[in-house]
Amino acid sequence: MPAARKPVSPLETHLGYWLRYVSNQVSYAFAAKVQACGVTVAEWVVLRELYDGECMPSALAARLGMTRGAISKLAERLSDKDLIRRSAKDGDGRAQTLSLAPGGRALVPKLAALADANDAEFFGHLDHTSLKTIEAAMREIIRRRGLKGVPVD
Amino acid sequence: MPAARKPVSPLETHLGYWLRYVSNQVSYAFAAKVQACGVTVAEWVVLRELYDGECMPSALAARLGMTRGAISKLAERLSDKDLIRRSAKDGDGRAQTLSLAPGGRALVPKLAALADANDAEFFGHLDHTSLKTIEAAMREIIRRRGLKGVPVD
DNA sequence: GCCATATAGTTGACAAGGAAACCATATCCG
DNA sequence: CGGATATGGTTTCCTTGTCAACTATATGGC
Repeated sequence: MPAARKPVSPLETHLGYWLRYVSNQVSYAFAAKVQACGVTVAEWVVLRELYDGECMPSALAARLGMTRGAISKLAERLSDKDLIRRSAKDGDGRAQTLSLAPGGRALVPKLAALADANDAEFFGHLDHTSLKTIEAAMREIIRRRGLKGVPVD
Repeated sequence: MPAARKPVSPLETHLGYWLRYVSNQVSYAFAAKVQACGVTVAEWVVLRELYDGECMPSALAARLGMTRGAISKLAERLSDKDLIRRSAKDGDGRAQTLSLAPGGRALVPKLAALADANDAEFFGHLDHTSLKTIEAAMREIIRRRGLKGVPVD
């Protein structure tokens, strides 16, 4: 990947550069779409994750590759918007359980549709093989680096 | 891309999700590497860009897909660290020119080496076809959406 | 039982970037 | 020439996320 001949490789020789650039664009465009629903991209991710079942904040952090601090603030915001519930877990005085509130549950399908649209907008024109190649590469990269490598906090 | 059968598509069906995840990891890891040199990822990008020649802040913003405000702050920080120079452009009382200071110029090759290493660490194991496919896809996406689409500010 | 340690969640300081308002200078055109 | 408009840069506010310190509860070894 480093341009072997150049003593100082340009930005464009690094795949990380392209990834960051495109990823930012995709997230940015998606943010604009979901804004109408009153949520952010990060909030969508949490909501979608909770849609499949309630979850402890720390587990969520691990799964999403974020710090507990970030999840804590995110949960606070979502709770303020009445999209999720925070309940104390009985049997463990420290832990809590996050679950969707009715409003949040109702929102998820809408947001999912927007996510589909956004993904189609950016990647829809790519041929199937490219798509599969890219997805496989991303999965492989994550797998290689200790599965869902979280910032250690 | 949207999972046709599922009423509510999971996060993992969106390529944007994977991209964001991996991109964050890559940037995060790179940030840790360059920290030893006292700069951030955004600062590296600016330094590398100026390495090829001086440049107006607004031109830089356009090329990097950032707002002028962001560049302004970045330039301020880099100037404080004595890595770049800000000089008034003669002939136009508004404009200025950013250029590398000796310290900054000396730093770029080191940072480039770190960027190479980081890229290799994440993408080095992918086969050549995958790499090319991914890079081509990213370029194509950027091309499709009005070349270097900048947030309008 | 009790102290050491690990784990859950929170909080405050900080970095980064977008949005929009703002100031100064240039340019265009009547 | 002179006012409208465009352009370059800065600044303020806001959001988001990390880090590190902190509190509180659990657990393990002795």
